[in-house]
Amino acid sequence: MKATINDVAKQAGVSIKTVSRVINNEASVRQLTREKVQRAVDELNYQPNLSARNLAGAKSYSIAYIYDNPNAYYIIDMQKGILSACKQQGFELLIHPCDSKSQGITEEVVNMVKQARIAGLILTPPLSEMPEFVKTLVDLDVKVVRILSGDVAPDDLSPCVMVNDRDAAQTITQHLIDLGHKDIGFLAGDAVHMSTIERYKGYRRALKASNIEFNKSLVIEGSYSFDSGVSGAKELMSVQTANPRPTAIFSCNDEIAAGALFAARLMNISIPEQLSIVGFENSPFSRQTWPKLTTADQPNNQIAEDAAMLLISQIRKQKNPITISQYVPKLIVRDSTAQCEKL
Amino acid sequence: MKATINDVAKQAGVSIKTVSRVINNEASVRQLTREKVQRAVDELNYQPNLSARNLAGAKSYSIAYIYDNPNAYYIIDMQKGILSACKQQGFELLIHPCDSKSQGITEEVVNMVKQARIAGLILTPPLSEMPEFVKTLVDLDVKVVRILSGDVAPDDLSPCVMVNDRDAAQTITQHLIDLGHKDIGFLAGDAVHMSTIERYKGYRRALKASNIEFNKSLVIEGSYSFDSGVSGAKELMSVQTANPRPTAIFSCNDEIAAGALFAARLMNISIPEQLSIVGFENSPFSRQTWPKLTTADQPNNQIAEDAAMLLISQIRKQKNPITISQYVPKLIVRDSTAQCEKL
DNA sequence: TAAAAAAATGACAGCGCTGTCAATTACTAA
DNA sequence: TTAGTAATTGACAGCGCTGTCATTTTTTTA
Repeated sequence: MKATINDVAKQAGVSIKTVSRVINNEASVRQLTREKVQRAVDELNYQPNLSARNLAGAKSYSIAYIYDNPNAYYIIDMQKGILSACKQQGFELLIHPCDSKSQGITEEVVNMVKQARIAGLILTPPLSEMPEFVKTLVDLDVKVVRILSGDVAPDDLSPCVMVNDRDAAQTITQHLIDLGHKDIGFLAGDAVHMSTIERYKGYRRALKASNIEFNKSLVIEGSYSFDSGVSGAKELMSVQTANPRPTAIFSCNDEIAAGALFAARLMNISIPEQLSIVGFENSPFSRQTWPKLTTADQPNNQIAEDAAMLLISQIRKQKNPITISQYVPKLIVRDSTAQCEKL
Repeated sequence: MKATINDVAKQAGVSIKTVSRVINNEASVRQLTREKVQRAVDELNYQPNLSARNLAGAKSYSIAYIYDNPNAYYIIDMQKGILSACKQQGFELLIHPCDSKSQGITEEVVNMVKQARIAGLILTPPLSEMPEFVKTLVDLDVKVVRILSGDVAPDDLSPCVMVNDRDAAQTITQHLIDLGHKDIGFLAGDAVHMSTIERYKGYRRALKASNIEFNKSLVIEGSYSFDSGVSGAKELMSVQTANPRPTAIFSCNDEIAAGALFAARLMNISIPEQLSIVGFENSPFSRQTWPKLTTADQPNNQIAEDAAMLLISQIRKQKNPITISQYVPKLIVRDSTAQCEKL
């Protein structure tokens, strides 16, 4: 049978309240007592019952990960990272896929939070980029941690984990420039996404840093999809529209890049000889294209764990330190980029 | 504030026990009383507190999805389906990624089940294909539902949802045969996976049904990976080894097929003109290859929901009906297959 | 119509924990 | 040493629900 707090108390020769104090790391317990209890906890392999805790206390030990993102790899990575923080900290994770564009999304989440007595939420784009949604939640006294694209938090509503897409995009673009490319196309993701904006800024900054004149006709609006990559690349590579014809393409994610690869294939353009293409994300299928994609990798697992830890520590202490944590995706060079052959 | 069972009882003018009976759908409540209570429940938008239920009752309202599968798309789909059943039935879902090959996996899961008072588990391959693991769990009186490849359950340990890969593989192979292919290579997944075995059987059956002689040199052992697809296809297409050189390749999943595509590209074999390739799974990237893959699609969402419902109904009644549910993946024809050009 | 049986309902304890507040102990200063 | 203060510790109620068992109401039977 599973050990309860009573068993531990008996074994340690103290009251259950003292055990409770020890396992919750409260002050006002003598070192000696603490050790005694800790020993009993270890011997009995005691783990507090989450249901009882949730029921008895004002506190909650559940956090939720709310997401709306078509990228399964990303979600799975996030989940794993969050889970690992939860396990360490004795929290429980609820997952909640949803549709960020639906009318009742705020209400849906608010309901869920009340329903399940959720202490905090982890939000990833696009949900983390919806200020009013976040504000409603924060006003309700739900702790929130957002994962966002950028280098500084947009507000002080919640702690954030920032992913510096801008610097990463600059690095990738620089990689292209180092290879001798000057006419670099840009295939944008959804314009409303911060990540698109940030990656665009990085691209511009790299051009500027190398004194390459920016050419607006090389920037194609689109969305984070394969099809968008196909049509965008077609537009970029057809002689009549873009001028000059780019020798390299920066795609806002791997999916777009895969689409660009597809288009190149259609148009009989060989990669990377006639055209270099880079992606962004390092999703598994960036290794399964022909040729394999040069891309930027971000440590999603770690980002997620970091976010969860931030959330839990925020839940623990009442105060609300607007902590920020920053990551910069790293360039991974594979086979879709090569020296520019144009003179 | 959230309504509790007390509020409902007061509103309906009955005792809390009667409310409890109604929400648990127990017998021995008069129709009239039941309606009265139901009305109060609706008016107050009452939802029972899971923590309290878990704490008070012998029953548990948590199920867990344990998985070890590199395929993120699959996992996400499963989660979504299970979640939808849980929501309907007032259950809670815990997710638990794990490593099926680790020594302590059984103990880890047993621990978790006891820890979190989990009523039931949903298992997908490869975990669902580990008989001893499943047996240990079932002996512990944990309800289990397995999702398996095949048409009949291998034993009566638990209800199963069967995915008939064999019939699907036969259909796909038949598609190739209908296109005039006779020399059809087979790129296997991990030999220990039931799905590989079943797909292989379907392949053989289709050949037999069309009186095409089976040629062992066209079957390449491998694993469910891109690299395995690359090397397998190379072996199949290099003149010296395989004889005759196949005009079509059946890949055990999309990832292998993507690898085969990659190899074809390396060897300057054009798809589908010189070689038809089919995948299996209909994972999103089967739409992002060049050319897009002909494959088999399975309704994972529905399979998962079905499995969760099966599990929950099993938890509800004490008896253990070894129900079986069957699905057959459907052929999706895209651009990687074409008429055989060889005379 | 009354007694017996069956069905419906309720009172109350208790699941394992935390919060409150009172009691005890250790420590300080005079 | 001794009151006075601070640091520890414990007793106990109660979170929202279910299980047990007693009580009340309804139905059946003689």
